[in-house]
Amino acid sequence: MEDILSPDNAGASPAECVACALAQYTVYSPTLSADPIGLANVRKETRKYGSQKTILREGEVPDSISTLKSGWAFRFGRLPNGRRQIYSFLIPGDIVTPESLWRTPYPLPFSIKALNRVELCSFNRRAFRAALSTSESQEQRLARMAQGYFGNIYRRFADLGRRSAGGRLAQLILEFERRLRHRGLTRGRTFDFPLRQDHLADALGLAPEYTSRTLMTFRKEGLIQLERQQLTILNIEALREIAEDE
Amino acid sequence: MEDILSPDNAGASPAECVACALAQYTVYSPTLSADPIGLANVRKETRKYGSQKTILREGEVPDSISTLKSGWAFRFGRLPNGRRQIYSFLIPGDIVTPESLWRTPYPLPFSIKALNRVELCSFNRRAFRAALSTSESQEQRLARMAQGYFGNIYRRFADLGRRSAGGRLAQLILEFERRLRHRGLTRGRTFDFPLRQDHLADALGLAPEYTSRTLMTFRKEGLIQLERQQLTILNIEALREIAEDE
DNA sequence: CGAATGTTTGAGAGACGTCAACCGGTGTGG
DNA sequence: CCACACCGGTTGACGTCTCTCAAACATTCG
Repeated sequence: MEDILSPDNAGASPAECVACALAQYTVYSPTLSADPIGLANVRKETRKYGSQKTILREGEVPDSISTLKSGWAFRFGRLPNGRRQIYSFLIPGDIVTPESLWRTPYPLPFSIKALNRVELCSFNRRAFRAALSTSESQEQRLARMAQGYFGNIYRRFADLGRRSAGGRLAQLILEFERRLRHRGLTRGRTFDFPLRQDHLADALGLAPEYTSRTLMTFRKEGLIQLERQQLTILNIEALREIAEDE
Repeated sequence: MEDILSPDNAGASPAECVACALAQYTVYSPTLSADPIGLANVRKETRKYGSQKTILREGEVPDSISTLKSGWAFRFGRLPNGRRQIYSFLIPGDIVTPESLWRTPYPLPFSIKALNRVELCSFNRRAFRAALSTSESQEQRLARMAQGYFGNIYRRFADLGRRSAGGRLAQLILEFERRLRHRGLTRGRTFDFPLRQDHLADALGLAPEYTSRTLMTFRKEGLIQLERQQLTILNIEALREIAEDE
């Protein structure tokens, strides 16, 4: 027996989800617009995490489904020798563990940490799953989300094995631009970029010093501008060419 | 309305699945032993592919679920510049697209090819899914399969970014040994190894020449023996040490 | 048996890593 | 309010891992 409405729900007013600026960009927007308060009633609580705090630890079995209301996060693994590989980044509107949407949850093969100050909306897993199984357009949207989500992961996998440092960096920047634009989180070609260089390094599989150099090359060639956590793409065609590996 | 029993089923006798030597090692073994002929009735056909033939192409939406009855396969992506990255290998008993077990299928972000002569058993997707939703032990087995499956993929992701050539190779060999042993496909520390060196290279993110050299080092140091598609691990402790990255 | 395909090996080049110093911002405490 | 430490980023010098090119060698297949 599962408590669909957990007590923590007290703080969440049903209207909140509907009013959320991100609502129309999330996977569950069809469900939300079909039944404006249904989803909100399934919401358990919101949670806050400070920068670099652990949201989920490797081996945990997620028992709820959360979305990022604000802030960024990243998923990573650690090798026996202590080195870290970042698998993917989560931006506002993303589901933290899309895997939980499918079938029985299983222990996570990675940890998840907050990149900056993060606010999470968490939902009852089964109720959320059920709410997202009602309409055809919702199913299609889920399928497209999964396609994009896993597509990005496999592309970064291939980048690691088969692209140069510059190619990988360009590819990652373009991925951010695309995803953030679809969420309405860009201003022209400018967007928030809360990663530190060691995050970039661990995502791209590079030494931090070399990441700095590669970034500097991009700046000197007028491809991007990056200061105070704001990234602007100055020459997107050139960036694409580098990403395609000239 | 979906035709559970497609006409192609004609060739498949219901007893075959039960008699299959791999049956007890597959994900669906609980279902199979609970209802020995139920699954076989859901089977549509068996299919054969020659070495290096394409089983599924990137972008296709798998409409059935297949398992490898014999032979190996691999999943890979291709970069705009033509380079190839292999994401994972499939061995006998594996489900070709475990992703199809979850929810609505979506276009594959990779292609799948046969490594050697392959025989596939394909099942009706929805009927297979339904048949695997009946028992608790079946759910648990599915969860453990998913854990292992995605765990391996993420580990290889991390290997690409954060391990040396030798570390990656050792890790991959150990993964094969583990998986094949669990399927009863090893003889001592010896097992079939149908990969060519360019497959290894594309899986490890290395140049083929350097793959050859790394392999040669392993041989000269008495770690492995590899000839005529048979691999023997001669010194597993040393191999593990290299894999852990000393 | 020959041709095509896969593997091994050598020599040299290049990309990326490591070590170390320095620089600039930020926060903290006296 | 300044001093200082700390953290993250930048830069230089140098080392090395891995790639590329090229040729020889081995193996499979027609």
